Amino acid sequence: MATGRTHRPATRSRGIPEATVARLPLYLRALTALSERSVPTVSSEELAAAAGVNSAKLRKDFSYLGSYGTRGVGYDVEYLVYQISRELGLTQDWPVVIVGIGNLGAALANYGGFASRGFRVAALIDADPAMAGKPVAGIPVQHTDDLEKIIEDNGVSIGVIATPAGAAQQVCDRLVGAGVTSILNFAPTVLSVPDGVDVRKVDLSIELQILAFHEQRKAGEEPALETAAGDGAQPAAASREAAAAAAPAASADQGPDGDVPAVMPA
Amino acid sequence: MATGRTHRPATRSRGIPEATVARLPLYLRALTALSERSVPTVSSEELAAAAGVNSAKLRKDFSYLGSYGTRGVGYDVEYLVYQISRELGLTQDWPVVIVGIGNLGAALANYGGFASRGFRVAALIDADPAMAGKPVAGIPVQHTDDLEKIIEDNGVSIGVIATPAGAAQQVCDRLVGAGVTSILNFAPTVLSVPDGVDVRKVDLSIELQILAFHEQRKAGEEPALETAAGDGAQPAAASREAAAAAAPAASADQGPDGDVPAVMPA
DNA sequence: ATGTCTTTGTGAACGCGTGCACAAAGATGG
DNA sequence: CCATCTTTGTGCACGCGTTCACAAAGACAT
Repeated sequence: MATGRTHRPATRSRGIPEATVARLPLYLRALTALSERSVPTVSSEELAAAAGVNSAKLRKDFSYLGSYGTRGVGYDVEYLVYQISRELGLTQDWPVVIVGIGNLGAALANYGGFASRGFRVAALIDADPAMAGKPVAGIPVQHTDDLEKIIEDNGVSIGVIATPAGAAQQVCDRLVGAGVTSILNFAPTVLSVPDGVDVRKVDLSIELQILAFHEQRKAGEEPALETAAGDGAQPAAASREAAAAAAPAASADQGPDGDVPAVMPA
Repeated sequence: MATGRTHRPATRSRGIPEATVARLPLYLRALTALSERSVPTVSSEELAAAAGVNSAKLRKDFSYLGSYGTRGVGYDVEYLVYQISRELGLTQDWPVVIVGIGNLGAALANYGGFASRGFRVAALIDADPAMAGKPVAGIPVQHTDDLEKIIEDNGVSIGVIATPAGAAQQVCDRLVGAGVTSILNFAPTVLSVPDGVDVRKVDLSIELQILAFHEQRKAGEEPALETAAGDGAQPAAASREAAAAAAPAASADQGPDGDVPAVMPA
């Protein structure tokens, strides 16, 4: 759902469906909250409500992990927290590098949710020499030149790309070349990676556009202000030119920053 | 997939599948890039490669929109850009408010991808009185007290929440109360919203955890360092206690900031 | 020990999304 | 005007994910 490569063998890793894996962190968060309130056990119904999912789905998800849980009682919170953490690989420490320390990169560096879940920001990397040495979130920024050495020295296998779109593929290649096998990409680009490397993408602009689509539908169909161009299905040359002439004025390519990413290039 | 409410009627809005809607922005981005290079037409094969998807999938996606495209030739880039933009509702201007101007909120405010795609940051809102009036990305931050008035005055229907987790639900309620019907949530919480309100969630921590899962699998199964606790399926009381005793020391609740969000509370 | 009551775990049905493979459509050249 | 060639649009099959509904399992009271 968020891969860079065209074909992915539907990575059903070990019998645990991908959709289930994506929900485990959700359950873990809800369970952690319960744990902090010293709640000993939860029923699937309660936990599902807290996680915002269907209870049957939750039970089936857990069934892939094993038969934890006691009929008539529910699930032991602490035990389940441990099992999910272990399944997700959160019982070990994952050093992470963030490349591109603009606004977004800095926000990520300051993100508390990383450290509290087994992730550790091992290094911050930026291409701007002026940023080198400057501390962000208590960690000094290092220059891109040292990227490979940083990766290897720290045994980093997870990289976060928060650079402008133009630099993302190049950074990605260097990360992969240095041994990184999992990438979280915030740059609005499709990354090409060799097999065996996982890419997940977070695209703010896309999320907003999806919301806009539903918003437009909610607003109803009657406010069809632009009745000019082809709403039908006749792609005649005439209507095309009309559309092409009418569209750009609206919002398409109004500036040279068509694909500027979430961070300042630095 | 990213809703806050438990039950959603699988919002297949108008015959256009949700999965297709989620890919339209991807196609739009690729098409915009082609448009800037003044490429007149593309084949489904080329465009699919640029967007990182299967060409058959792309053709089927477009078939939901109508029969744009010419057999033997391909798709007219400008025409398609317009059609997709219109379908996504990007031909109109969407005023957006961002609530919670911490690191992440500031990054979002500076995000160029918004303005270039029909979105306009109408206002920045923060609960910290000290931030009021201070300009971020050229826009003065306003105080939460005026939230309702800001929403109504600007006719805002899309809100972005970048506050700490603790404040998210409250902010959400006020946004919805003021008329917002689409929310992009960056706070690590499950939001409860009434029917008719769309919520999409972006959770950095969850993405990383999913990567960690696959990373752990790639590393193989042999490094099973913790051979102590239940790998089998016998949830006996004894093994539970052992697990519960061993786990918390690892990484679960090591601090009181279990769910700190992506921004400083301000 | 037995019965009742709660909650899990899962078999089975259904619907959505994906990808193949091909016929229809149109462009292009002779 | 006809033949050929490219590329679209889609019927079809398959697999994954979701949900229902219920039997099995265990807690708890008597």
